Amino acid sequence: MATSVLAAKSQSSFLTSTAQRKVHTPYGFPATDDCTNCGLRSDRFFCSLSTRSARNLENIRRTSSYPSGAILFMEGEAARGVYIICQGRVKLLTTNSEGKTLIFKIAKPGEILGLNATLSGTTHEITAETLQPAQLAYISREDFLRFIKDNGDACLQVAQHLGRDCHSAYEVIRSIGLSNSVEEKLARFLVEWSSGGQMAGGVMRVKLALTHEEIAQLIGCSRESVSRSFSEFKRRRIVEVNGATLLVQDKVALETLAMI
Amino acid sequence: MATSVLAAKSQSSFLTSTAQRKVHTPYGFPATDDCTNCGLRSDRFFCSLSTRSARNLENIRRTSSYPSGAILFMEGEAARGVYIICQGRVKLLTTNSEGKTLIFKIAKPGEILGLNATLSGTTHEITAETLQPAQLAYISREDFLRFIKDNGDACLQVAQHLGRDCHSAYEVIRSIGLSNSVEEKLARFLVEWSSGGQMAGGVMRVKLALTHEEIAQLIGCSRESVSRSFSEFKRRRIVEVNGATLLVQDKVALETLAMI
DNA sequence: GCGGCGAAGTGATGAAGATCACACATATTT
DNA sequence: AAATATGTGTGATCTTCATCACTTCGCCGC
Repeated sequence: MATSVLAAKSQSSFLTSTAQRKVHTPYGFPATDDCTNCGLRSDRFFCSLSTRSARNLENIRRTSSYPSGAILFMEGEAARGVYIICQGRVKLLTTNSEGKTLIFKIAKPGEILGLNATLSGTTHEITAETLQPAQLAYISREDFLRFIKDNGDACLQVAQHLGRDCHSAYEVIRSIGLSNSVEEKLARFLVEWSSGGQMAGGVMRVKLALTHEEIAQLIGCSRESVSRSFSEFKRRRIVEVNGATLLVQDKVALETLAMI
Repeated sequence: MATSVLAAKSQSSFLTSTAQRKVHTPYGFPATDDCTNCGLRSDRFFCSLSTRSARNLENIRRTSSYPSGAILFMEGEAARGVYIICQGRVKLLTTNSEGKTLIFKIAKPGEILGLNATLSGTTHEITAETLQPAQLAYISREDFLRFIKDNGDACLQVAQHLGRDCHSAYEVIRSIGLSNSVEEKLARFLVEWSSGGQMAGGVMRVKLALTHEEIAQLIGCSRESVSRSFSEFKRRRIVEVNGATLLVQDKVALETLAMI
């Protein structure tokens, strides 16, 4: 089985710091950051499974490490299996014939990738590329299909997961289809991204760790427009950016801009 | 159980003609048009079920008729259950605070509506409104959840269906997020819409039955832009419109415009 | 046949944002 | 430290569309 690991791009430097302690690793699944209560983090596929299903899954998964910028699968490729993110973030994107790309979402630990195509036996409709050095559990299509047929609760979890994928796709559509300006889209993105960040002294602090180019591809505009909108936000003391850290100084103003 | 039937708008006149013969109605599910081979029409939920599951589903569904323009459920409402389309078309849409609306898709017979919210127990993320007089089977959330727990094959069908929903959402994102012009989006829409139409004498003929306003909401532009692009296409002898009928005269040119 | 109404066509105008073209600023490599 | 990428900030244009403001069309009821 050849897992394509291509184009190891320049390494990012933010895979360290606080969120690194291992919290919950049943049956060898490595997991980082705040999975202190898996019952609440329903987007973590593995943690929502019954003990029996989890053990069965453990037997068919194979974990490997990937460098930053590795392509897990590409749009148009036949689905060989699914990937569960243990560590790191993965961007899910699509590209048109002119090379313009659009990022659907940044997938986080606990999420399954390639579920849809694997389930339906079609080609991947999206491309998955690691944003950071990542650790992923791979399960072949054959094994995975047998697994969900034999484990009723897993099938339901799969359905739930697909539902969430759907939901996030609808959010993207709303964002790029119904907003009136780049500032609105950027504000919306920042509100969404900073939800769950650290609040300190009236200022929200959160890791951004995305280039303007990537943000542009997430909200559907040009790189320059992101730069300009950021400049405007900074000028109006709504946000501040220090390296990979975003500081939301005026959450209310940001939400107003986002029309929330 | 109160099923909200609101705003019966002006009746459309195209629920007649050829596609009306009943072809395949197991256990009382009415179905129209070309469901001659349900094994191939995998988007028809009911037809893909096992005999046992189908019979069980039959016991919990309740079929009713709706006028054109009826709202089945609205964005933000708690999900009470799912609807399976037996006859007619239903538009799935979302609206922003200024009243600008965007149509995700036009659902056809065989599709399930409200699946995601019903499954996850959340509020509906979209609004469903009949485009024509329609016949729908309703299944309460309680019954539906019990049904898919007890019928393993149904659960898998549900997952498949959600996968298709996801897929179509991704298509919308690609269309409105990656295209460069209104003409491209309209061309793409027309190519998609006319796939499966009747070919006769080098000309594709298909029912359009949508206003320019609705098309605008489907491809994310203004009503006037749709009119203008249509005018341009007609001028260049690429398409022709006679009432609710679309004639694609130059499929190749249309596909070129659509960048396919 | 006439009035009314929703839908469709079309011109004029303005604004938003893409694109191009750089300068500058940080990283990374050697 | 020099060299080379890679990312960011900003001005100047240029296009595309949205928007406004009509007219015209087609259909339905009376």
